[in-house]
Order: sequence, then C-alpha cells, then structure tokens
Amino acid sequence: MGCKTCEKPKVSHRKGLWSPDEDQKLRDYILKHGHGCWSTVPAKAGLQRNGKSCRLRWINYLRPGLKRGFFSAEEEATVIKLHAILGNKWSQIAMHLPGRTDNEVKNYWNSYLKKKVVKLGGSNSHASPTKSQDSVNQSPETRQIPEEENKQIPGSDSLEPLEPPMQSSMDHDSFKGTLLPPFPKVLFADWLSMDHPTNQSLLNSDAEMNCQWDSNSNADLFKYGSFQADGPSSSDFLHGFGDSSFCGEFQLQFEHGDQLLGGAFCNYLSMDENGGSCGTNHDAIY
DNA sequence: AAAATGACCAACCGCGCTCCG
DNA sequence: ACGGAGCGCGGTTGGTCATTT
Repeated sequence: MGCKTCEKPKVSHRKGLWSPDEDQKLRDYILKHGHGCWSTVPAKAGLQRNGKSCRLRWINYLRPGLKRGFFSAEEEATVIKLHAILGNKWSQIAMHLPGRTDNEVKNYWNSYLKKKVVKLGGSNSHASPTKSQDSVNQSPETRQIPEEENKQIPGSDSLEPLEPPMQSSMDHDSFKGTLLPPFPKVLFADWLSMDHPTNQSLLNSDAEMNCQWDSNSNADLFKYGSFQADGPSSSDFLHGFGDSSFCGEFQLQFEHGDQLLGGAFCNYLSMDENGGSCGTNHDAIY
C-alpha cells in the first residue's frame, strides 16, 4: 500500500519500552489526525520510532476500547475453544474477544491457558499444528504446574473456568493470591459517556461488568475526555478509527452485553466515513 | 537479606500478503 | 507483469517483578 506522502526520514529509531511522553505524543497525534500512513506517523508526531512500532503501540496499548484486564471466564473459554479450532491464529481469536488484542490473547495463552490446557490433558491442543503448541508438549521448557497452582484449579479436569476473574469478582492476580491492580479500567464507551453525559442512558448496568480494575494507561484516557469538545472536528478525530476491528470490537462488545450501543457507536465513529468506515481501507486518508 | 529462579508481558523481528506505480 | 512499500500476523526475545531457596 504505497502512500504518496510517505517520506523516509533518516532517523535512528528508538527501541524498547515506551515512555509516557512518547505515549502522549502518539496518542495526541492519532486522536487528532488519525494514523493515516504509519510510516509517517513517527515523524509527524515527533517520535523517534519507526511506524511499525507506533502501530503496535497504538493497537496493543493506546487504542481506546482495550480492556486490558484479566480475562473473564467467558473470554477464557472462548480462547480455549477457538484455539482448539483455529490454532495460533491469534488475530482471528482476538476478533471474537472485543477489546482484546492478538498480542494480549497470545500472551495470555502462552503464560496461562497453555498450561491449563496441558494440565487438562491436552485435549484441546490437538487441533493446533503449530510449533508453539508442539513446544507445549515436547520442549524442555514445558513446566509442570506447581502443586500450589494445581490446588488453585478446582475442577481441573474439565474446561470449566479456573474460577476467574471478572464474573467471580476475582481477577487473575487475586486468583493467584496477589494484589489487585489499583485503578478501574475504563472502556471507551464508558469514557465516552463520561464526556457525553447524554449518552449515559445508552449504557446499562452491564457496563459495570466491564469496569475492571486495571493499572495501565487506559486511565489516561480520562485526559482526553475533552478532546472532542474543544479538539478537532469529528472528521479529524475519526481518521484512522475506521478500522474494522475497532468498530467490530465495540459492536461485539455491546452486542455481548445485550446493548444496542454497538451500532450507534460505530455509526458515531464512522459518521463521516461512510463507505470507508469500519472497513479496511484506513490508509486512504491523506 | 541476597541470590536464583520463575512468570508475565511489552516490544521486536521476520515473513507473507496486498496495493500501487 | 513486476518490483517496491507498507501492513498485518505470528513467533520470539528481553526486561521487570514476584516468588522461592
């Protein structure tokens, strides 16, 4: 996808963890202009990163609507089920988990679910032909689940959830006996409603279920509660948000909660992008 | 209390695909 | 039709924090 305006800045790209300042710059830029051509984003946003890194950071961490909490029993079951069907098709699995990224699903699988499935006898692992899955069964890195963990897995011979997180009012950490993260997680819809009190009626009590505790920077999104009001036009704001997965996530998210907001929300997001919104051609911006 | 080990997760890397000129 | 550029995806790595010895 060539981009006419793409230039090739000869800058040495920074690597490693993102600083809050970098996050701020990237978020500011994308909320204001959309990402457009990723390769130009770093230069325009004043970042010494490559476009790929910016894209990843946005998708996996900064994008509004990310849940970033512990997986609910439902989500966990979905991951296990879909992984059995799809294998390591993380992006496809993530499509069914509104607010989750492929990277998050992948990490969750590798750090937690994989062990669980193995412990359960690998009955769900047969469908995955991947090297990763093989390593679960064969590699020396395969770890035995500690007895302590085993004790914490009631009903571990079924696919019943390991008593997880949200629905049980227990997140993964507390499940593991550690501390709760300190801050409430705010979904984009919740955040939107804060900025638009008139939308509040659109959120029913199910929204509470989505208000997990999370320590990450989604809380920062509060800062942007005003960007729509005194910031750029909706047109500017929506550049780059016409992403199918983005809309799809919200759509799914609220459909799951028997809410009608999903469509309305996507309409809202795509109000000036008819034809291109919620579609895949988010590059045709500049 | 300090060192060793384990677990988690953010980020990087490389490959394949698609689009455009 | 072909080559280059950009994007998306999956695998892997490396840093950090927690737990154990």
